[in-house]
Amino acid sequence: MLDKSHKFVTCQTCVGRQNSLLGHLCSDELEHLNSHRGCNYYKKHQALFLEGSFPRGVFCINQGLVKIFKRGDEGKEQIIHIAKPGEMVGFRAMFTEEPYKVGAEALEESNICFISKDDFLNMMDSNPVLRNGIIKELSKELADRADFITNMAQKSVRERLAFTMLILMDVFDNQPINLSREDLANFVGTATETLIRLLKDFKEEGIIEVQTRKIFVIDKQRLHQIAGK
Amino acid sequence: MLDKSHKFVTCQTCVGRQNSLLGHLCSDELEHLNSHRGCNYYKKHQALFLEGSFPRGVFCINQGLVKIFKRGDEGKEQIIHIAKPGEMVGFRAMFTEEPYKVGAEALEESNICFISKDDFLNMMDSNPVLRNGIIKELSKELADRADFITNMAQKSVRERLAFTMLILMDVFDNQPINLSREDLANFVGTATETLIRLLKDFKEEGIIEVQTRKIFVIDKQRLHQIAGK
DNA sequence: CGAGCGATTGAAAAGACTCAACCACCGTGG
DNA sequence: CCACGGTGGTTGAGTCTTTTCAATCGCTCG
Repeated sequence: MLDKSHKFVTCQTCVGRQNSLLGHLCSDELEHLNSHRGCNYYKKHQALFLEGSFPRGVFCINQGLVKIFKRGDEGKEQIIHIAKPGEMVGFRAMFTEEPYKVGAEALEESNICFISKDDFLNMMDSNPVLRNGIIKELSKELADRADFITNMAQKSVRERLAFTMLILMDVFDNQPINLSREDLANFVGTATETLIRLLKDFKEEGIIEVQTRKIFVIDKQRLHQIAGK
Repeated sequence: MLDKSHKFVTCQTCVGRQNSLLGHLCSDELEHLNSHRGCNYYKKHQALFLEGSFPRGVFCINQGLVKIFKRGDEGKEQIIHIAKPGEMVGFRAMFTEEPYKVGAEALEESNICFISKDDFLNMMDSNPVLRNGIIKELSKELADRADFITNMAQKSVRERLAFTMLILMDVFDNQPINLSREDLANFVGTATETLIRLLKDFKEEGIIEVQTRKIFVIDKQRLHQIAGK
C-alpha cells in the first residue's frame, strides 16, 4: 500500500527527480519548485488529463506509473508510452497551445505532483539547463517514436511483444510486469486474444512465467533475439 | 528543371521561410543567417545525412522534397516524414548529442541550405522566439507521431493509404503525387504489391487517376471517409 | 534495340482478427 | 461462510487481410 500522506513528499528528497529533467536544479530553485507544486494521490485508473482537454501545467511522477494513450476511431486505446517515477508528463501539449492529443491515466496507485503552466514556463525561461534538457528530451522521444512506428509497420506481433516486454522490464524496474492483458495488448498494438496466445507461446518456450496477471521474464536474452535489433 | 544556380537563393527572399520556424527573424538576423548558411543542389536520391552519422548542422529546404526514413531489421525503409520547402530537417538529433536515428534523402532534385550546428545553436540562444518555435515544433511532431503510431496499429492498409494520400496532397501542394510505388508503400507501411492492388481499387472506385507513377486525387472527400477520423 | 528496373498480376500461405463460448478469480451481500 | 455476479482472462474455430514468391509486363535510358 502506498503512503497517501503526500505531505512528506518534497522535491528536495524526491528520488525520481535525480535522474529527471529537474535533476540539475540548484537549491534555491528546488526550494522555489517545492513551494510551487502540489502533490496528489491518484487511484488506479484515475485520469491525470483527458484527450481534448487543455493543459494547465505539468505532472511529475513521484511514485507509480502512468500510461499515455490515444484512442483510435473505434475507441480502442493505443498506449504510446508508460511513464515511471521521475518522469514528467503533460508538458508537450502545453507548448503547442493546443488541447491534449493523448490521455494520461494512473496504472496503479500513485503520488503525482503538479506544477502550474506559468510556474513551469517561468522556470524554463530563467533556467537554460532545464530548457535545454527539455529540448533534448523532446528530441529523444521523437527518435523513440520513429522506432515505434517502424516496429509497428514492419515487425510481427510476436516480435513487437518481445520488444514491448523489454521496455516493460525497465518500466517495472525489473520487478514482475503487472499490467492487464488489455493494456498489454494495447501497448503492443494487437487484439487481446492474440496477445494471450503469444504469451502462452512464450511461457511454453520458457521465456516467461506467469502468475495470474503478473509476468516474470526468465530469459531476457531470448527476448532480445526475438525482438530483433 | 530546377535552377541550380543557388547563388541567387537568399534567406531574405526565400519563399518557404515565411511560414517556417525562421519566419520571425528580424532583418539583422536574416542578414546574419544569410551570410552563415550555405546552399547546395541535391540530385534525386542524394542523401542529406545517413542514419548513424553525427549531426553537424541543420538543413533548410528551399526547393524540393526530402524523405526522412528509418531502416527496419530486414533493411526495409519506413518513411517517417516527407519534408517540403520551408521545413528544416536534421536538428532533432543535434539536440540529443547522439548520431542520427533516421536518414534523410532528396526525393527529387532540390536546393537545400545548410546552417552549422554552432551558428544555429547561437541563434537559438539569442532568439527566444526561435527557441520557443522549435520547442513548439518538436511538441507538435510528437503529437503527430502518436497519431501515426495509432493509425499504424489500428487501421487497415486501405485506411492508412487513404490517410497517407491526404498527407501527400499537402506535401505535393495539390499537384499530382509523384512517388515511386516503393516509397509510397514504405510510407503507408505495407508491401509494394499490396499497395499496388489498393491503388487499383481506388482507381476503379473513381477516387484517383493514375498516369504511370503520378497519382491524381479526384475525390478527396472519399479519402477522408476511408481514412476515418 | 536491348538491358534493367520499376510496376503489375496471380496464386498460395501465413498471420492476425473476430466472435462466441467458457473459465477463474474476486469482492459483495445475504 | 457461501452463493452470486461480474470482470478479466482463456480457448477454439472460422474468416479475412496481408504477405510472399514467382512470373510477366513495360517503360526509360544508354
